[in-house]
Amino acid sequence: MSATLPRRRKPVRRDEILAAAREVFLERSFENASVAEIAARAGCVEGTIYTYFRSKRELLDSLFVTFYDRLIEDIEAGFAAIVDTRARLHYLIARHLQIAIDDPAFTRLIVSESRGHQPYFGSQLHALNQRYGQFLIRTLRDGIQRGELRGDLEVALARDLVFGGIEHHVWNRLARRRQLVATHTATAIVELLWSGWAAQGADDLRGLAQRVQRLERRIDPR
Amino acid sequence: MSATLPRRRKPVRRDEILAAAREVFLERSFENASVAEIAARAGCVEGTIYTYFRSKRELLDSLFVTFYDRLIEDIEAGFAAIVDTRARLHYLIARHLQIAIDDPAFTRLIVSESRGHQPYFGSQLHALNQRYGQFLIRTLRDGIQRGELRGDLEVALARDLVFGGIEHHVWNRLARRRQLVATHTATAIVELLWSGWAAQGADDLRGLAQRVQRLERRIDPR
Amino acid sequence: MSATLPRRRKPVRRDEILAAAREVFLERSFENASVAEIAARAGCVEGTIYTYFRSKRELLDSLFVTFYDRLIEDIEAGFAAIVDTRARLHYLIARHLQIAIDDPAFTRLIVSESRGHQPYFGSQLHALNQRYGQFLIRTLRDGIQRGELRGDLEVALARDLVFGGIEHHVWNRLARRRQLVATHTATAIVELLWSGWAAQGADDLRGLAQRVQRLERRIDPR
Amino acid sequence: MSATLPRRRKPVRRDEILAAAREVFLERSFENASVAEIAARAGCVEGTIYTYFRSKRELLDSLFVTFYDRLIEDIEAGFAAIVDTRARLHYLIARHLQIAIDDPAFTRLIVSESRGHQPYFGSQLHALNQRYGQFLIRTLRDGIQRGELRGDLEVALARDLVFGGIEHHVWNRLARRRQLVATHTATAIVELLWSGWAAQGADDLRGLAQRVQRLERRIDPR
DNA sequence: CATGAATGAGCATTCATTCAT
DNA sequence: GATGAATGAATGCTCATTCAT
Repeated sequence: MSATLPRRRKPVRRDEILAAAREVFLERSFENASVAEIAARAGCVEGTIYTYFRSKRELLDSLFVTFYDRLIEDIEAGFAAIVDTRARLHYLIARHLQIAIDDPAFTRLIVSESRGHQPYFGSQLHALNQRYGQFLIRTLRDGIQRGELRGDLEVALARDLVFGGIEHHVWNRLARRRQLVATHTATAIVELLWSGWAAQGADDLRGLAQRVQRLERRIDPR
Repeated sequence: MSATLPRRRKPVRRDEILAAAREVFLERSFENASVAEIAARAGCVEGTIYTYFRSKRELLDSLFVTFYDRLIEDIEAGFAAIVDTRARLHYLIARHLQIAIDDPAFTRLIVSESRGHQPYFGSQLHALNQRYGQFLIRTLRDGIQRGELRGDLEVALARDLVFGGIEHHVWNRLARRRQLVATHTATAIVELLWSGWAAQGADDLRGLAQRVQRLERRIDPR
Repeated sequence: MSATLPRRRKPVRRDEILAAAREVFLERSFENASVAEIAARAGCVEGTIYTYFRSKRELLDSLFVTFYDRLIEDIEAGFAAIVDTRARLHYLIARHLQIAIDDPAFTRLIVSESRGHQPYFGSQLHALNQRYGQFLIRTLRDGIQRGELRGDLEVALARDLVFGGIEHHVWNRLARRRQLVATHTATAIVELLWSGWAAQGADDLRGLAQRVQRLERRIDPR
Repeated sequence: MSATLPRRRKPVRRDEILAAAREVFLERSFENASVAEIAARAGCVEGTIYTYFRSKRELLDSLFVTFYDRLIEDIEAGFAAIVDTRARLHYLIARHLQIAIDDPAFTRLIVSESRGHQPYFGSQLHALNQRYGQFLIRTLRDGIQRGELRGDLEVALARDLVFGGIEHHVWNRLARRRQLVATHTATAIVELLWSGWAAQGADDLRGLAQRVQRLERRIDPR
């Protein structure tokens, strides 16, 4: 009735299927992707996919895990070597930009799956996002503790400005086919944010100017 | 067999269908919404929907148009009365937050449909988003021209930081069922961004010294 | 893309689908029946079936309802006219045999769905079976009250003996392609059961013999 | 890559597989059981099962054979020691009830597979059922020959009343989670059937009068 | 002898859209 | 203008069985 063809290559097949799934999910979004198309591109039959993954969803989650595992490992290395808060910020922003630039479709997939209609909190993806977000959170908390950042900085708000802003910006630029260099943009973003975030040391001229401004506003709020 | 129901005038029917579609799209997302359910809630039959709208997609687009038309009209009024750049920023940010707070599902729908896999650029939704974004763009350009904002401020980047940041933040807060007050959050965001964006006339040491003197006199006029 | 063929005949279509479903369920059992085959025999497409019935299961339940409704209505007429307990028993047994003879496959379907792995209690089928069983239950209870049946007759056990016995017997006979006449068999069954069930009037010789036997057993249980 | 597991001797493996199959068939029914699950519980791989059994169906048949072989052997022992027809009936009925009480799921499996849609007559299961049924048939035939049972007793009908009735009753009681004691119920069933089945030598008025006299003397030997 | 990867037909169900009435 | 029955392809997923290793 049939001729079971190749044989014996579990890990290879698995990777072929993951690669095919990645392609299809990115092209069509998770909802619109069909297992049939994934199978076709992986060069196997639908049933085969289900011997490697329990469901279409698990296929997606495996993709996320692989992606974040690699990413987090990579960042950990670079991050450990940097101490200065501004430098850390620049590094994390540039790194995040780089991801979004290198693989914008994947970034879009992450966003749309987070915002999706399945419960996000408690999901695999949520856990991974959390872990990844810790780099920035830690940077901000450390910065506050060391006195490099304002004591009243709202860490969660700052984080959202960074991640949300980057996502929005990269998407806008790429959709318009404008060029985007991660390090340059990172520099611009840090520039745009830093003075609002930094603590106002007496020696810091810009900080001083801000303090004056704030006093003026309080006294004479025209 | 049954007497035809009292004929409704076209525009009423149309609005009923739109209202039903809005409900269903928000509850289920565009993909997961079914025309059958929309018809059921609109109190008509599937075929009827197709006499008013060419497709399910057109239904969605009509929703967007209505939403943005109302929104833009509303903002225009408030915006016209404000001149100061910082105040304008605060107003636009608070307004944008308010939308996201009032109707988070609709916001999510907009985001997921923009980032979706149908071509966005050139779409109805894109055009509407553009028009809406002009308020902020104009504010920033005016601010630069008037010398209130740094001459080298990258307007597009600044805009993306604001819109992306807000979207990300509101989603995060609401998903965790945290309270969110538009005006407070707007103040916090402006605070976080302003000093990095403002023109640095303020940096001038001599001017600063004078302003400090003035303040000292006011507070402690010995 | 298509040519929607006939038109406007809801009740006809419904009956066609039910008839086809009946055929297929009887031939293959519920589990093994496929909606595709039902559609094919009904001369429509799978989707059409779902505009008339919410699920394959609902199709089955509709069949049961129609069957029992007709049956109960029919029995009610005949039953009301009979008063004597023995005659009632004979009537109900003959009627039940007739069903099993006329439509053995349907009877088998009922049995296998009752004993099936879906929860039976609380199901549509259970309710229908209950209603139907009440004729026999009532007959037995009335018989006891009137003194025609032993006061200690276990009604539920007696009912199970009748229904279970008939089901088993008909199935056995038909499977061996033996002829089966409902009224004859009913007479034989009543004969086989009656003396064990009837009350022992003093004038009833057989009853007397039984009482003696019971006493003998009690006194000298060799 | 991995050392082959310690090879088990054929019969052990076979029994492990059968035990696993029994579990799964009872939990899920034959149709709904999957070979994969049987393999998992047997601690082997799907392919292995097919080296011991030609198909899923053969697995089921093997189960039946084992079950009936043991059962028939067991009954033969007890049955041989009983001569009295009423006592034999009681024994066989109680034994049958005990099976249904001890292992209702297995009984249900037998019933649903007999009534199933594969041809039953000529099947393995049919042959086993026949052999098992012979105990009752023999009891009835012997009873008639010895004059303990009516000469016109329809043996096949009587057998069906017993087996069908028991099956129906046990299922009803267990499904309602009512308690059921095999010997008590057996007594009740024999009571319900016996007088209709017994020979009517007892009807003879003269003999009856004598027996009554004898009883009277015993009870009240004035 | 045992493995386990691969098969591929099969499943119930959904749904945007059409079009004769 | 409105209807609503019909479509039919598509969906994710299951599973008994095979056979190269």
